Amino acid sequence: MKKPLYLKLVSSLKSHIQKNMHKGQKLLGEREIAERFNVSRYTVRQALDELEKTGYIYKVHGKGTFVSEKSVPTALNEVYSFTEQMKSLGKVPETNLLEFKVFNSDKRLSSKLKINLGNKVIRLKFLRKADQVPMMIEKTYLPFAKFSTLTLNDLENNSLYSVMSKTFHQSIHLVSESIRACLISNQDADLLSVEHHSPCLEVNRTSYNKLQEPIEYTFCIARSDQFVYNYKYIHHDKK
Amino acid sequence: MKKPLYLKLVSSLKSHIQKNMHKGQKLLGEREIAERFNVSRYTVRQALDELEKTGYIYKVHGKGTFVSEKSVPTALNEVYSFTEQMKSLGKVPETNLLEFKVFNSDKRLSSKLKINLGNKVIRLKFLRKADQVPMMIEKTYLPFAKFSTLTLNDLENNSLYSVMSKTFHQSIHLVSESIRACLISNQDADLLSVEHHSPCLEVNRTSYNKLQEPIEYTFCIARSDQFVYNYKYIHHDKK
DNA sequence: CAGTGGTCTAGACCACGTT
DNA sequence: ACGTGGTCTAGACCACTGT
Repeated sequence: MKKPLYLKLVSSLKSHIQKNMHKGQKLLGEREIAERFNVSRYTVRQALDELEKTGYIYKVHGKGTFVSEKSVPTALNEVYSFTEQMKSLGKVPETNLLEFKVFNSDKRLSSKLKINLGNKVIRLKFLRKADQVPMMIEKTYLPFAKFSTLTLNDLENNSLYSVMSKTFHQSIHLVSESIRACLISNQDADLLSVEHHSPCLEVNRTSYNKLQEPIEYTFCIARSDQFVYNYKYIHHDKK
Repeated sequence: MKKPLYLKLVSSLKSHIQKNMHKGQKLLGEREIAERFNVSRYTVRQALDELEKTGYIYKVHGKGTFVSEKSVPTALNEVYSFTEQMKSLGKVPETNLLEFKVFNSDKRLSSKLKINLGNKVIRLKFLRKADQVPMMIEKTYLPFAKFSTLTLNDLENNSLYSVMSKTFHQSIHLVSESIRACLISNQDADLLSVEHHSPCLEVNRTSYNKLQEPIEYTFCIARSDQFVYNYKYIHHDKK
């Protein structure tokens, strides 16, 4: 266990809050928590900051620290996960890998992934379903140089993001997305079992690691009658 | 000047980076910055954390602190602002207030704003244009209790969010959005000058203050041929 | 006024990456 | 071995909220 002290505090506090406290209830003061756990106030503040960032608590200057609404902690500033979203909506998610191939990047992909034109990329195509209803088609492009040893087997029981971070040590730090509405192509309409010329949601996502290198470019088409894109984030005030 | 020390450091460093440094370049170490500015290392870390959160720099354990891509700093974990987005795309934004009225909440609104059924709400309707092309219709609902003295005049020269935060001390802390694609209604199509039955983007946003109280509910309809919803955020790792 | 979170200091040691 | 950022201590004072 190389876990820092404050993260242990985070775990302790989190489980204590979930078990014994309700929304709006006031926590002990920072000084008192520090004394109880026999750590410095700085460490307590780090733990509370972490809990605030993940949406479990909020602090008010001069008043104290309080438990958040229970609804808040889910998927806060997280990369969108179809699987997690569907689970939270009480649906059973399912993902089929339709394609796994390596090819040379064209102009568009090389600029998205900031690699040289012609450098190899891995292309993954997923069909995602919820309660057996097809919901979205996802095409993901990875720079081959960073994921050259990726195999089908890696993706068998793990999400792409966990493989990227655990096996290849490429964690997502920054995400840039753009979303638009358009009419679905006939081919995609057939895959998603919707009528031709239906409206659909188109999501473009580029993810960067901490060194600001693109590690993923994803293009999604989602059927509009079933699928809603949800997310939450903590607004970062400019001071 | 009640600005804390570390925020002054943020300003100094930010302007220094923008003037004299380029992406990927390494900054001085934390200890050296502390010495130069004659502050403690803790204060330097606070300033650097702030700059990392807003996307100007990134830190790597054992290596140092580096300047980010120039493209990154815009609109990071910020509430979506039509005006800012259009400006950054080189377009001239324009906002027309079409409606300003107070009425009693129905079931849907009272649940969205967590107020009692029948409590008063303010309804604002905006038409937003870019380069004189109508782009989206925005209907915003505010709980009357928190903004009872809001006047048309307040909105004349200021954005709604700045009025909410500066005049009414209601700053946005948490945002929850959902996005879907659908077909536009005939009425909205006429307002946006698009053909009937065009696809459109529908955005629902509820914003909360630090006390987790809803302070705004907004419903947007955007034309799909012109409008793309862009945003960026720092991914918050679960540890 | 007391109590809270927010800022700040001056130290210390640890974990990571490079030389 | 050295320099980096990450964690941590034990204090201090400030700013805000309530009584």
